[in-house]
Amino acid sequence: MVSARGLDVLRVIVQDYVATREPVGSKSIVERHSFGVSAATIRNDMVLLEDEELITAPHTSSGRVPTDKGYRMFVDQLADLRPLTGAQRQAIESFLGQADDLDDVLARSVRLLSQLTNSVALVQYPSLATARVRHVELVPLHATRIMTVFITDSGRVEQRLIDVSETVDEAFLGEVRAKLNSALMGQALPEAADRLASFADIFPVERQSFVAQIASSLVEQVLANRADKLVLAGTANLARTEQDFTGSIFPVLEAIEEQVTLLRLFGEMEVANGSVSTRIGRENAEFGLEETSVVTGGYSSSGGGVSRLGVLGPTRMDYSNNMAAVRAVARYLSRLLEDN
Amino acid sequence: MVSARGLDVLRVIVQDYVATREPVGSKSIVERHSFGVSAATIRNDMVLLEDEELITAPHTSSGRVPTDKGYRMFVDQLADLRPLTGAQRQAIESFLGQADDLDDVLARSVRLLSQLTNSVALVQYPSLATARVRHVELVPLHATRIMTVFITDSGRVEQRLIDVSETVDEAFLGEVRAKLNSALMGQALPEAADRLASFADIFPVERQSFVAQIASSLVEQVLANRADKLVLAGTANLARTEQDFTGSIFPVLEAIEEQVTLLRLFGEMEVANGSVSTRIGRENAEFGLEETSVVTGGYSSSGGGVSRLGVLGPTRMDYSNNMAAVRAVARYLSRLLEDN
DNA sequence: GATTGGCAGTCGAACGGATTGAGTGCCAAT
DNA sequence: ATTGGCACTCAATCCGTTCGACTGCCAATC
Repeated sequence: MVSARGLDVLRVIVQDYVATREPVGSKSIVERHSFGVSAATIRNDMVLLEDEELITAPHTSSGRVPTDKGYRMFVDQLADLRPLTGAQRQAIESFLGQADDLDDVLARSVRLLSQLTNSVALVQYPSLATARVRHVELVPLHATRIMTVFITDSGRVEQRLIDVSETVDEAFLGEVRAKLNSALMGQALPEAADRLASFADIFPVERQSFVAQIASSLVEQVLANRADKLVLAGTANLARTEQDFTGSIFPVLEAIEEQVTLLRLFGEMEVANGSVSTRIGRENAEFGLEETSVVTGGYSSSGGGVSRLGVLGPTRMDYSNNMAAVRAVARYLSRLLEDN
Repeated sequence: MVSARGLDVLRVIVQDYVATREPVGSKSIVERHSFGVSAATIRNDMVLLEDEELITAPHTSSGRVPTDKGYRMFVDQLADLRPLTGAQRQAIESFLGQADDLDDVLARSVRLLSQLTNSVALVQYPSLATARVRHVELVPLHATRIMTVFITDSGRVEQRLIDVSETVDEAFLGEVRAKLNSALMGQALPEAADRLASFADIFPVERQSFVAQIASSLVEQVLANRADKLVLAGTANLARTEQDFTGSIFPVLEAIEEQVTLLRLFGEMEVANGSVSTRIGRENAEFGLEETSVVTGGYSSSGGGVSRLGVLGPTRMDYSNNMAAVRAVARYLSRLLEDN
């Protein structure tokens, strides 16, 4: 149905509309691009594109605008993932290179990504699901209060407070610490939880209740922290593209604050390491984000798991640029975190 | 100049304008409130208020709107800090009560505060400036990589990676850990930094370079982390009050993302523990926030330092409610964190 | 001296009609 | 398949009118 030139027309409609935020008409197409045919011919092509529901006219006498389906076609077949400019690459290098710990790396990544894309950027913390236990630390704080610190090989550190029912014996706590570490070191988290369940058994009966309190709290900690954390940046960019949303940007901001929503969204997008995937407009309807698109990529960390990062913005976004930026940052991040 | 009734008029103008977002006229005042005088009399009072620049008329034939100065007067003299409702108190109790660690307490506080006020809420992490060292942990990760974990008595945990120039000897690392802890335990952070400067001296010469690497990294960590962290929530509420800003909310969102700005702003507001203070409209001009007001309160944590929390919203905000909410959450937070 | 009712004047908001212009759809010709 | 021409549609814009809320002022009154 739709000719090769028809697809070219779709491409420039997407590009021009993204650039100008204005419905694009047949005349402006022949002016701005050299198709070598007249406006009337373009119009004929546009009728076909409209039949396929790839573009639509906001009102009778107006230019065309891509539909969600049109964007989808553009992303799948027409977008050229233009490589980043040298300046951009250098920005990534120099900006991420200075980071010192995991928090810092992720904070810098997300800011960078939001700057490169003028959108809201999201970075998920390295997944704990496949992480392994590196170290467990028990720190006595008060007579009956202990802080447990939990370190994974993905570089993540989690702490928690426990109130125990009896006075802490520091020497004995040292023994528990040593045994905990030898039991858990190198275990994946689900296995670690298993081992913790029966951990108290190896201690003398009179100590078991004390140890069990520590162990059960650690189990909770291990399991609870599977819920992944998210950092975000560039929320202000939403306000700049406000006109792209029919109503207010309020529901969008709301959905963004609800990190659980975003994590579910991330979870539904499959991302081979190094590639990017995209969700467009109403494809996100279940999350209350029917007017936004999300570009997601995966990065891997030393734990071996793949976590996600991406950008979120109005459906009318610069997909080429954003996909390239997400891919570049994801790759750089993988390189940085796999070294650990 | 301005009579007692004049101040009452100012109060209802502030209240009605905050409630309706519409300039309030003399007639609607006599309708909605029982002043026992006619509209003409109110008009006379309003002329005086306008002479004092406490209110202003957006255009000739329209009701009056409070000026920044009017809000200031309202906050300083007219606002009644209505205590929270029972339901609200209970919400605080039950919502904050479930928290398990410091991160969680602060995350819950800030969400709660944003819900109570329908504004952007900010909570500063307990200040490290007056915190004391509770524990230092050294964790060997690879042959030449160590993770340092740094725990303060305010419940804060910071980690960092160090690459060292020689292979790590675990037994020796244990010795360093023990000596570090006995040297630093209970020290305030500046003193801890001092002690670290000469810490390597107590080791045999051939070990000193190794220990010095650890010590100097720890010093950096101690000093760098003085820069305080902020958590925030309720950004979406800004979008809801968009009409209160002359242009777009973009610059406001931008300023909010720039946490350094907010920390400076917090820093300039003095807050006795348990009281609240307010900055209104153009008083925040230096931060690019001339159309917003900030209500701040202080809370204290076991470290003994006072940190801040607060809400930020359009100048047209419900000061009575917001001040009460900030105070309530600050008090509750103090109670919760002083226990540790 | 404070308060009041009355009244003219002002100005934004809302409404309606006319005009403009970008863009389409269709058709007959190439 | 492509093109030029042409009638048609419809949002956006401008302009004039009306409507209504409110003020400011003044003379009368308590």
